[in-house]
Amino acid sequence: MKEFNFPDNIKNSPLRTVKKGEILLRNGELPAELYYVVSGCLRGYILDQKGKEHIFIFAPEDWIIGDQGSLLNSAPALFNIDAIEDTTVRVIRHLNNIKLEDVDRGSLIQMNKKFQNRILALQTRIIQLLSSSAEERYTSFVQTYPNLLQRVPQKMIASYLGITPEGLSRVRKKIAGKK
Amino acid sequence: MKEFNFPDNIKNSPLRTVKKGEILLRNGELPAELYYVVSGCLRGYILDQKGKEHIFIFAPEDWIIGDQGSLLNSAPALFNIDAIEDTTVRVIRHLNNIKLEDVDRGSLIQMNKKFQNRILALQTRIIQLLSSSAEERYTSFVQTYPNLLQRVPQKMIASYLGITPEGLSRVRKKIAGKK
DNA sequence: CGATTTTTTGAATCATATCAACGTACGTGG
DNA sequence: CCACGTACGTTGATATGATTCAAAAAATCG
Repeated sequence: MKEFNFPDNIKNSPLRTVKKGEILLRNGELPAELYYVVSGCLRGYILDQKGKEHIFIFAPEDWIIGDQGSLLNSAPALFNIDAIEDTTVRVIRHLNNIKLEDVDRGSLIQMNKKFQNRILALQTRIIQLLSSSAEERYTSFVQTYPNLLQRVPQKMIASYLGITPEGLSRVRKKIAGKK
Repeated sequence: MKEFNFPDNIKNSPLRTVKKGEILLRNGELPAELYYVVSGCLRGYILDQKGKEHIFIFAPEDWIIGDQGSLLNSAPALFNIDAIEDTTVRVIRHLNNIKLEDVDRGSLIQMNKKFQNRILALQTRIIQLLSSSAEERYTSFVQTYPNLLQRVPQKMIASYLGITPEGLSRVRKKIAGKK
């Protein structure tokens, strides 16, 4: 059997605990690891020219986060990852550090599937950003991630949705009035 | 050698010519093929509830387009593909119709890389939609796809950028004034 | 608890959409 | 190859959704 087996590798990866607010990956660094979230929640975000945060992904339990964009080639990370809650992750040695010959076919297929799902999710998000109002995006978020709603501060949800905290507050007020 | 080899497979795939306006994939159909664009240009888009088109990808020369989201599992297409120009494509038999065992490791690695690049592009686009004004998105588009600018009707670029044709017209006017 | 952060609310403003009208370009059939 | 019809791009007037700034209320943290 090949050295690196994707799903098995996760189960056997070392655990690490991360305090709320702790940064796991900084924009510009060479990413060396991926993180499988056992409990808690991480986020991926960038800072724009004006220093404003833009969250493009939440990673709660059972998600893998990391700069998959540079998974098989060495490139500096394009975004930051930190912990929204106290979090336990499994640290997956980055593929950069593994010879491709040592990755077995099953793992490659698994990764392909993971990538597909991510592509699907990202595409869906783009379409939503293109076609939906702030209110529609919020209600869709509520339906898709009902559990995150309780756990993630509103201002971060606002960031994820591409609106201001004030904007989200008003959207919520409006929706509450509808019921 | 395995039956299916990704890059070679493209070169050996049968050619098909597509007239401008011709539809290659319809939302809801089971996608059976991917398309490698030899010349011309395709687009991927969805229709929202109001029947409005939202283009989320252009596929000019040397792009592969298809419902990669359901590449390795059978699922109905979530979007439409049609031709913006008279186009020549190479038709790649969909992986659904190929036993995974027949896909060689090299192909899987190639596909992984393709997927990564797509993920990167999609992520970049999301961040841009979250953080940039219509004008910024347009100038970025001009820089990224200077050649598409000449070939794609303005209203389609507007759709891709998530603004109205009128909006794009005004943005262009404003930029022209700045020079 | 007190201090800090988050959320809410109000008022003014801005970016972009909408609707309608007009000119222009385009391709299609005669 | 021209003429017509349709699609495309522009412009103006108005409407709207969302932002910004400021301040107060509410929640959270140490």
